[in-house]
Amino acid sequence: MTVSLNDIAERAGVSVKTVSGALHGGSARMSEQTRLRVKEIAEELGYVTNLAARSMRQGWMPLIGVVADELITSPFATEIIRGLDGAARASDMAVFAMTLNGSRDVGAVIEEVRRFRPRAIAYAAMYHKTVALPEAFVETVGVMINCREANNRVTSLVPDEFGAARDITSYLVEAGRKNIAFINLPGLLAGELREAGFRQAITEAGLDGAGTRVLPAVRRAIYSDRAHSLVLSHITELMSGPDRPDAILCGNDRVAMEAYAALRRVGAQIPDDVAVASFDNQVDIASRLDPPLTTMALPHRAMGRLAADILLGGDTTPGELHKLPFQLVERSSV
Amino acid sequence: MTVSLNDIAERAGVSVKTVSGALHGGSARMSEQTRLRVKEIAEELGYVTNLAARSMRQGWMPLIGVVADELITSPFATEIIRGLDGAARASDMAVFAMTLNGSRDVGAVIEEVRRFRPRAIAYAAMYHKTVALPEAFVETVGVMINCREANNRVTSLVPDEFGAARDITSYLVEAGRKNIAFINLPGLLAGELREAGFRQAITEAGLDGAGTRVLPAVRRAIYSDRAHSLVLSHITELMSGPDRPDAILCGNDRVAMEAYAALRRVGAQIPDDVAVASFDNQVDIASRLDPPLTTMALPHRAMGRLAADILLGGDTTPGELHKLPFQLVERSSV
DNA sequence: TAGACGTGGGTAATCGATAACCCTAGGTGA
DNA sequence: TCACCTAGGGTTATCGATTACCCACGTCTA
Repeated sequence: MTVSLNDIAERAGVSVKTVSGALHGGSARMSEQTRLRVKEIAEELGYVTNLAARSMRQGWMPLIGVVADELITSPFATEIIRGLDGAARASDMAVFAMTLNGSRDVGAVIEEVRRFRPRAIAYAAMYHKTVALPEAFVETVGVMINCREANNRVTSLVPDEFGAARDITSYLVEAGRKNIAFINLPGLLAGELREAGFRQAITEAGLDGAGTRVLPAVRRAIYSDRAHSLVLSHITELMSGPDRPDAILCGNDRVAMEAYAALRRVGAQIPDDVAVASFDNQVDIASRLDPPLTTMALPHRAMGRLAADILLGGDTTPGELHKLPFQLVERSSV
Repeated sequence: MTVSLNDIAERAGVSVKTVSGALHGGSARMSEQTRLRVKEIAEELGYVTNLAARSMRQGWMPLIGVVADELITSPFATEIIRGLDGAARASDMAVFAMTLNGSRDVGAVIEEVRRFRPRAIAYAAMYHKTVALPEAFVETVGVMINCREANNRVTSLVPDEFGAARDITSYLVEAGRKNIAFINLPGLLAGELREAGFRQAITEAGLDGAGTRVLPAVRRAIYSDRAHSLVLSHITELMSGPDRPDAILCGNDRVAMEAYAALRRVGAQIPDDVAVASFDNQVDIASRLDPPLTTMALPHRAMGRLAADILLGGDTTPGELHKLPFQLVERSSV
């Protein structure tokens, strides 16, 4: 069987309380000699703390539970976990993620996580969206990551889509571009907010008349690998029309990848004829496109880190909405 | 505080044992009436099983621990978790992953996981490799995923690199290609095995003399985003040399992405002038390249699933090496 | 009609770590 | 010399779920 404090106590000829103090309680009163002997024996016997037992007294396990939309799939989403994990480790906590793959019953999954008695629970979404958490769980979930709770009852961390779109657009303008087309992701909250930021930057630059356009990237509402892409046809049309854009802002790096292919077909040079910029910074893709893609990096890691801080520090007023800034990654497509 | 069986028992006017039986023990002897009443009260009070408490008697938590090389980063690696998770859920188990991000001390991380008393532990690697597990842990780790234990003491699940390379090469040959260059990943076990498979297929096809070449994709041993790529220079050279290949097999989809860019620069058409194929099936990339990339899909999900089956079923002789087949995903680059 | 058996349910020990509380011996100040 | 302090450590209740064991009926069977 597994080694318990009792076994160590017996072997060392002291009581369990002494063993417990020697191994875990840093401040327990005892001679350095005893402490060392106990530690040695523990090592020798291969003792491993039983967190389940400890949690019985403590009331919770050293876990941060994460209920994920459908998380683990995307390369960025994993960044959220990394951010959480890093911050959690500093408090000797582990991150325990559970995905509701298709399961429509959020409550059931939250309960599944609660069975493990985590110290705190976060809800994380794959795409930036609004989530209507069932009433019974607004108390249970401490932080919403990459999504906001419908009624602003839960502290929420989201990317600053508006600001990012405004900034990248201004960046294009500063690079001398005057006719910018935005191939946006339709049907997504992120898309709506970005469109607003885009339009504001355009207005601020006094470029309203200059043929600015916002077009959808796909036909189906949610952007997925199976949605039929409109990128090729849009770009073909844009580039053969009377009002050719000199910059294309894409909804994400995958859309940009398709845009590159489309621009190549119509013989346009990047960035000489047309600058391309986008959102995400999916490094695999962005750094390997030719030319490498300038893109706004999503603050996933930062959201994860902040989430852990809030959950463990716990000194925020519930309901706050934190908008985290994107980061411009300049490559050579602008 | 949280609701316990005791609270329910009190409210229902029965003993804890009855409550326990009603909620969990399917076969416990008791009237259907009592069972229903107890369930109702449990629901009403919002009871959530305390797995830590249960685990004290059971001896383990319903968890499969996964110690990951540096896993969570890659899009395929997450497939391993998904495979594990799916199979684990069927047994009402959860997957608990812990990454050794840079921490060189595998043992320490394994112990961290052991503190949670998982039912079984798997070790998963990001790249197919050989791992020398410290002696003390060969008993602890039940399955190695995407890697093999150095001394064959632990059951290991790995992709059949040799077979995959042989098959995709034969596929190229069958498509009429006679002069195939392989831009391989240097310094990796997968690369070595694939090279052997590649050579065997070439020999079998009687194409030994035909200018077959194996070239490294990068200068540094381990392929990462910072390693300096040799793909462009290789392809430029190959295509301008006297013995132009009519097919290029790439080490992975990211290499293929660079190969596409390089071929474009030298004006070669895919697949008319040169066919391109690779390994991984990183859908994001493979399906969006122009033309879409034909590639051998890694069996990550299958490895995860099999791992869970082995860990929970437990009827394999330790030390077995399972080689799982890749799956050919035909698109239009060949 | 006594013993056997089945049904519905109670009692209490148990798992491992923790912590509130208690004990002892030696030392100290008044 | 005595009440008191302190270092060092022991005892035991506790957390919540499970389970071995026991009890009180009612029903059958020999």
